[in-house]
Amino acid sequence: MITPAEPFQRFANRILPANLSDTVYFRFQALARASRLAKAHSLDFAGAGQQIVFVVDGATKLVAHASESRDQIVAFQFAGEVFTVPGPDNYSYSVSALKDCDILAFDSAEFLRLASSEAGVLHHLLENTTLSLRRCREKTIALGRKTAGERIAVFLVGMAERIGVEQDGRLVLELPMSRRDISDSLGLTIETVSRQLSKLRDDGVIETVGRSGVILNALESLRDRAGFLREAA
Amino acid sequence: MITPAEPFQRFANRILPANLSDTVYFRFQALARASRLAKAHSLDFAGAGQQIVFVVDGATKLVAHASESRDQIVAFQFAGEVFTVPGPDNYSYSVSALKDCDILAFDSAEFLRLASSEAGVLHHLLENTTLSLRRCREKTIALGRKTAGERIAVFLVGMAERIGVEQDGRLVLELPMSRRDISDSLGLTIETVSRQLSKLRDDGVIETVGRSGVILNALESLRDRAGFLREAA
DNA sequence: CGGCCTATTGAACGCTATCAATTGGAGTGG
DNA sequence: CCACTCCAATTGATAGCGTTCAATAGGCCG
Repeated sequence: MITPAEPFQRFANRILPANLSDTVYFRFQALARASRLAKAHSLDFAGAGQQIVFVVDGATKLVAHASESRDQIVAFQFAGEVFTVPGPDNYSYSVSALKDCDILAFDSAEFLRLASSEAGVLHHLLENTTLSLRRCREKTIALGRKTAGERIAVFLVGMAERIGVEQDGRLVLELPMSRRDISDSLGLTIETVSRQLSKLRDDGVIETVGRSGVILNALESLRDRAGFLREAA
Repeated sequence: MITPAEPFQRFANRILPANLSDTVYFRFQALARASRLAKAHSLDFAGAGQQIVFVVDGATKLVAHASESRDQIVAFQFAGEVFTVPGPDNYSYSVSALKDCDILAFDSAEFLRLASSEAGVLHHLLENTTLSLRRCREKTIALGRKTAGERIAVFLVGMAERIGVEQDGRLVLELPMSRRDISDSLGLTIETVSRQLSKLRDDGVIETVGRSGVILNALESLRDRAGFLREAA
């Protein structure tokens, strides 16, 4: 495996403190395992323990395999994000590319051993983990207490915040994931996802462009449909 | 508010490194807000930001309020556990006592400012947060891809690991939460929870003792019913 | 023992899954 | 550039699981 210099630099810029000594910097680099992951290909850490993964470029999904043909997408990740892949427990986890990706993976135990005296690194990691936890909890709420229509609205609003592009005053999404991915993320079937999107289109809330393009005409209406807590007072 | 000396000591034993200087120790103590929380009472952090909470004694639930009468329990906590309460976002969160509790709460921002150069503290916190994340992801899988029967089995197995007591070779649970709590945690209704428990009782997998006692006669059978990934070679 | 509230049990409805057929987008080769 | 192919996505019809509504039973506390 090649020494991943440039990808690692990107990782270091985001996660490692600027004042880190060269020695420690290179130790972290020595732990990094870089991979180029083509669209639809996946990284399987079965056998290995918990991993820390950095998405240098592209977009990924973290998939939990509950049983044959019953997958749950735990989270999506986009370029520049760091996340933790659990070691196998009651389920097995894998990371798949939604489009061609550059990935940096670290064995979590090794990484933490090296970082154990680097408060700056730990602090960044903690913030990232807390953000993941917050997102996971919001997903829990959606899966536990929301209808299909609400879940789709939540999904679109969330994607708008993360990868939405403003164009002519409207918010445009270029979704890297398929309908199957969306359904596996929201605990629904592709058919239900499709039906709900059609409904939103019929209601004029969104427009669809090809398979992956979505234009949000009425973000406020989407928020209303998401079943979020009303901002009282 | 009284200075919480003894509860804080318990927190320190678990989270703060042993070699912490007295100065820093007392600074952390100054941040701690202790409360005695009677059963069914709740701590509301509305207005405040993210919190870090330590359960000195008792058991709690972290509840997200999606809308009126639509609550989702995000996680249960037992004595000795630390967890993060999100600041309000799309939902509002509160912590409720399942039984009489002693609680220690910290404002997360203040806590992290103080801990930012204490690698040992950050490391503990990171490990706790990662564990919470793992549990939350497992819950996501359950809510997204499992039937009512499977969710109940997952719940019982999980509780067995956390608060199960071996007695005469059988695992005995004394559940501190009501059926409503269980249903709010699993994204079901109390009726469905009740029906599934009755089914397990009819099948001889569990026995119930009063409202809160559950005896697990066949943990293996429960595991099978939980829909976990088969340990394939 | 009596009252209250939680839990259980039953019947009917509704949302989403499932099964099945059709449409259409994107890539390929002529 | 267009026709062809393949597979994702859409749309329709039906079935099933869990919810909802309603009534009864039972644990727990005074």
